[in-house]
Amino acid sequence: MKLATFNINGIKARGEALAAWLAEAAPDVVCLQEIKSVDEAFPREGLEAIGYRVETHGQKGFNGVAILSKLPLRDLRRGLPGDDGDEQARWIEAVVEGPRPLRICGLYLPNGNPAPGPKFDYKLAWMARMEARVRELLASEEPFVCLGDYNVIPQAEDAKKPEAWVTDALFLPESRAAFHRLVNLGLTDAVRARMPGPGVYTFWDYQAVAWERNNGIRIDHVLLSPQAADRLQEVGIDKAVRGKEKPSDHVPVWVRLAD
DNA sequence: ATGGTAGCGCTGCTA
Repeated sequence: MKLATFNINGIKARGEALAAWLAEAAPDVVCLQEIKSVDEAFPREGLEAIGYRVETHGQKGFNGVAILSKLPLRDLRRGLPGDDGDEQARWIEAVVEGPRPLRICGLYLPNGNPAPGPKFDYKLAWMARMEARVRELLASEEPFVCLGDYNVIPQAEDAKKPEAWVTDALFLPESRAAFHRLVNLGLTDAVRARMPGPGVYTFWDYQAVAWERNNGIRIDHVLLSPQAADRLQEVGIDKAVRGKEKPSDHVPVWVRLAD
């Protein structure tokens, strides 16, 4: 089973780029972030026509996540538990009904800038809530995968210019510590495990010719539960997508697990 | 130190 995460930065602006990548990569399950659309406006028909079930958790203008799946889904959940007052659409979860069931968590972790400030506080609180959800899932001993835009640069080698990020919420010690706490619960960073850095990136800013200079960062991650890690076969980053027409500033990251 | 780009949606916010 091939699972991918792709921050598409606006589903309405990315229809062609998404369709072209799906045709080439043929993932079974895709977690999308930053759909920037309400559920009713999500262009689902074209995706359904090529065999994907579409589940969205959107909001107006910003954020928004979705799951595309060629396989049936059950136990669909929208929103990260732990704060009933949180209106931001950043978490979607479901169990994929393959030969062996697999739980998928698609996430768009808060950016957190500027730091310090309320947005950074929200990021850290959100990460604490995610840790609580991951602890629950680990206790259940079911296989699961958390895919998405984590907005965290885990280590200096995950940035072309780490010195440019030292005061940024993506690289501040508190953000990195929270990410490492999550991983150290017993998850496997699939890209780190199979594609050791430096020089492995998933995001290049639109500004300052970052792509042309390969001034990237690694912030899109796939974390595997122990039972899912046992099934890991292959990992990839579809970097070429960033060089095509009207690209997202992120590229797809994928894993292949034994069925 | 500044400003550089893109998406959404219509003004400025978010990243």
